Amino acid sequence: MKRDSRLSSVLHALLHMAEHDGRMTSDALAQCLGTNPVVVRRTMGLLRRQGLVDSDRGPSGGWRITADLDKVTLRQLHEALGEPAFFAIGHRQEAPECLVEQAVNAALDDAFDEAEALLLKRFAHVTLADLAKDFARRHRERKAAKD
Amino acid sequence: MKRDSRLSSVLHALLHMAEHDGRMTSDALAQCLGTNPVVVRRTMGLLRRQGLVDSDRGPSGGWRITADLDKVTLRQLHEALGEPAFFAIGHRQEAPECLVEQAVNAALDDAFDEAEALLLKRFAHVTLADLAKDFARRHRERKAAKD
DNA sequence: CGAATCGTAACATATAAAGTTACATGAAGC
DNA sequence: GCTTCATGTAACTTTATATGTTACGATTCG
Repeated sequence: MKRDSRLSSVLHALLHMAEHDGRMTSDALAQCLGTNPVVVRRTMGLLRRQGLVDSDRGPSGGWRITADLDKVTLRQLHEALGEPAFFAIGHRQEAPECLVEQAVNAALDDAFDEAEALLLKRFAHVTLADLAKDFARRHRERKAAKD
Repeated sequence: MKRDSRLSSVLHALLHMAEHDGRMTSDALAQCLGTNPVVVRRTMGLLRRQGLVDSDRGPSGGWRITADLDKVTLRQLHEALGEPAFFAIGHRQEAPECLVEQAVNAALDDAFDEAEALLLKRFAHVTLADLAKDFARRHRERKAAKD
């Protein structure tokens, strides 16, 4: 299965926007991400629906973060993207008649539900500001290594 | 991404084999799973390499569990299948130059690595015998409900 | 008005899981 | 030995889904 990298993408985009004064165009973001401006608009559009960013058209248009970096969590972004499935491993059949398969599903669900709960909990505690801070630290370190 | 359901499949197949005296053919297993005998052979072949099952050709041939149900864990089966990726969510780029993307990857890896460790730990504690027991319980309950 | 920019539908491509076909190989029984 | 039943496996097809691309309309700025 091809993995969904939209969460990674929007984080990347949002951090670039946070480091950047004024609006950034879909084209500029697409270059940062190594992708296509239409893909950027499509994905950022989902964040706009949640009021996390806004966009303007025309010259001097583009995208801007409207939410507080301290308030936006990975979990919110995951939700904004429509809560895509975390797991690449699943059942053969969702609601099987066969008792054997029911037992199998129950065992796998136990494990995956617990892992999902852990992920959601962690996601709820990581903010964009945390990532921005980590980026700044990496930036200082790279600069120090050069000197 | 289409989800990998082979773990679910082999569990289903192994439990049916455990409930069944003698060997089961790929055809019979394929019917239990609602799939194709070639798919069964392909997947069971991976378990054979780990010595969990064996197969015989010819009339009276088929598949048989050789391992102790108490000893075989979900983790072993996951390994036998080649340790397919657990997660349907991933990075855009594996080893990015961009510090922003590095910060993003680090944050996501933290969360996903922890979730993966949890899953592996749980998988190591669940045996085929546990699932067989759960199946037997469901079987009793369904019977009781009928009376 | 013209250029820049987003919005979005429609279509194309890429990747991976699962299914299918075909045929070779080996074992059992007559 | 011949036939039948079974696995072993390569090659191909189908399906699902994420991502990329093209095209064009709508909006805004100067």
